[in-house]
Amino acid sequence: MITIGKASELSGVVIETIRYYEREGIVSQPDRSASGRRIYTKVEVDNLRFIRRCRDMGLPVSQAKSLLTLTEQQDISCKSAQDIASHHLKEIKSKISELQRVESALKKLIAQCQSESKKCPILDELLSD
Amino acid sequence: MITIGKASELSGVVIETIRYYEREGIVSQPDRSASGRRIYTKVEVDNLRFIRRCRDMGLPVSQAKSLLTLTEQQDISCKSAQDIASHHLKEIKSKISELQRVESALKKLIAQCQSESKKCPILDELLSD
DNA sequence: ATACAAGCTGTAGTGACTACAGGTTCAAGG
DNA sequence: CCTTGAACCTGTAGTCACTACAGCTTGTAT
Repeated sequence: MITIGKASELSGVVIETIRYYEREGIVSQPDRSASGRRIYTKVEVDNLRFIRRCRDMGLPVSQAKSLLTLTEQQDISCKSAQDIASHHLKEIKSKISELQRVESALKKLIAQCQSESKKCPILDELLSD
Repeated sequence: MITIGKASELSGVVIETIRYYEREGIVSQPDRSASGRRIYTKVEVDNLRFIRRCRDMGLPVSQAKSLLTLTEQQDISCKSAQDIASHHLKEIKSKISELQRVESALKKLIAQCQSESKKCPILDELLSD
């Protein structure tokens, strides 16, 4: 019998987050015991793990849900999943480039700042018109 | 006379965001005209630009504010600014590494997905135990 | 029986915005 | 002067993805 605590452990998703995902319809509601406790199936735990993996990769929850829906279709095509993954890969690459620009700018700023100067080049540059 | 719209234009910070920064105490409140409209000085516009630049670099608002406070000190030391910048540089580097890991994982997933297969390797891997 | 852990729902908060609603003031044009 | 539309105001609520209670019930171990 898989209670929510166990599902959390097995899937890696925080209990509160599991409830949130159910509330938002990201995953389906599990059956309940007579006392109202959630009882998860193995598939439901797998689904939670799926969402977590998508989130770990930086996919928005809405897209993670879309991908999960694809897994539930009998006659699934790889194409949709590939499209989503490829598009997201582009976004990751773009984000890496942006962060590399920030990295360069910070390195430059820090290099300018070599002494206990009264006039700080970092602050001056951020303030400049 | 610099109204909020002009301040927004000159600083690159959205009007609503300017109001938010003032509300949160990130920047000081400007003087007002007799009718209650905000009147910004050049320094106040510079400060807004400063915050925007920090935000663009990924610094949390609280840290941007700390840096701004440093600029307002008469006898400022470069050390604090350098500490903040160096620490943030580490975080940026860490974030880049993480994204590069995600990038590799996505590339691998996509490479597995080479046909209109009924069984999608991407989805399977995300679902695997 | 008792005590504590695990579970429940509902609500509110986080960080950094963002978007109204409903109102006032200003500036330009007729 | 009047009208109109833009710009401004405050207060509130919403976004995204959680996260943390409060106050209550149930289950388990001793």
